[in-house]
Amino acid sequence: MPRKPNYDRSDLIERARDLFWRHGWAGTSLKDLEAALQMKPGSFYAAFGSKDALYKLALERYATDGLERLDHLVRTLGPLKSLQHFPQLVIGNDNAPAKACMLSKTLLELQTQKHPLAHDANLHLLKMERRFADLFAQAQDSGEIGGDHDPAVLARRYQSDLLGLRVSAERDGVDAKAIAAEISDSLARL
Amino acid sequence: MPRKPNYDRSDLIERARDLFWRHGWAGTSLKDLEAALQMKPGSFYAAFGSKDALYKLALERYATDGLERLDHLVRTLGPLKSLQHFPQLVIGNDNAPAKACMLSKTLLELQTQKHPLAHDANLHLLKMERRFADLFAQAQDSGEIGGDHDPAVLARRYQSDLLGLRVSAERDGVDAKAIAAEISDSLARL
DNA sequence: CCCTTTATTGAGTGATCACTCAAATATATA
DNA sequence: TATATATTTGAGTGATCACTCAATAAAGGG
Repeated sequence: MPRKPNYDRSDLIERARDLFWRHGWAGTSLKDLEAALQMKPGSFYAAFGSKDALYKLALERYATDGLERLDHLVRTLGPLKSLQHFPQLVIGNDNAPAKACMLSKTLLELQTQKHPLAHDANLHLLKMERRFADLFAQAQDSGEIGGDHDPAVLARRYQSDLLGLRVSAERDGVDAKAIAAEISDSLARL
Repeated sequence: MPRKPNYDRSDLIERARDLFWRHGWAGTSLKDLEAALQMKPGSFYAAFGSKDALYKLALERYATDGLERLDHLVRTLGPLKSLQHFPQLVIGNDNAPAKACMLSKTLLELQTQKHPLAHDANLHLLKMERRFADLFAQAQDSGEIGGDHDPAVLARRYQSDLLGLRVSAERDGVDAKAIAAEISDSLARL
């Protein structure tokens, strides 16, 4: 009986993610979203409920994609080489809406006002950090790196380095690839 | 003949800096500024011209203060020890409006829309990086660190690490002091 | 075909945005 | 004290904000 929506929900979330990623939460207006998603206000609110609800979906999509890209790397390169190559990967995509991490952009924009979306960003960052820790632990088990480091400590520092790299990659005139190479090198010395 | 303003301009810029630093460019409204500066719209625009113009002044104040805090450190600790202690210093101030760097917050919020204020933030970051490079060069001259590194490369990486540290310091449940200590330690190994 | 159910439309909501300006007020000099 | 010059006031500007809702359109089951 019912009528089907004439859009691909997953595709809409992806387009919304790119808008939010690029322009931020406050910097993306409903008008911007309506234009990018080709939806009138009524359809938009029927489909997603609110701007915040869509942002939350966009964040989840962003985080899931990031984890998947890392996992894909691991399947072909193994744990240590993946961690070494990941920095180049995240700043290398010239088609991405921004060099900086969407989770960190969300955090910096909304954490000081205790916005629920900042909490979501925190959780996604933590999940990513735990995945890094897993990979460091695997690299230790296989003897690729020394066993005298706490994987959680390595992951926390690696995550911090990645966030710094991606902020640096937004700067004018900074050779982010060189920084990525340095991060990669420091892992080889473990 | 003329009437004098009944406010301290420098104090107003400082209060505006704290608001902008904490809530960002889009997150700070004229109403917020009017409340914090105790100014009616007319006085505000007579004094500063526009929200953007005041933000620019706030950025300059932020950058100048950062350089001065570093210089003060150098006068008492010398170049290397200052670079080692600076990370702890920047995340240690619990009274600050935010842990993250205002320049990086500005960059992430406004760089993608090529806003002039993002360009200002870029310049301030570059000035800071050059100061770091000077200090690394001084540390080399005095033999505190080995001479086989390019000071500019060290400074670029150090700046990136600092930015990552300060994003990490905004996160929930992350021991930023530990990351700062690791950054400090890595300088000792040069 | 009809009917039920859902999706789409788009004008319109009150609130807030950055900002303006004419009038009132205060100050220092003549 | 009178006057020139500046500051302060605060109601008001049009634009845009996120969002609503009654009307219309479309799709599947009978």
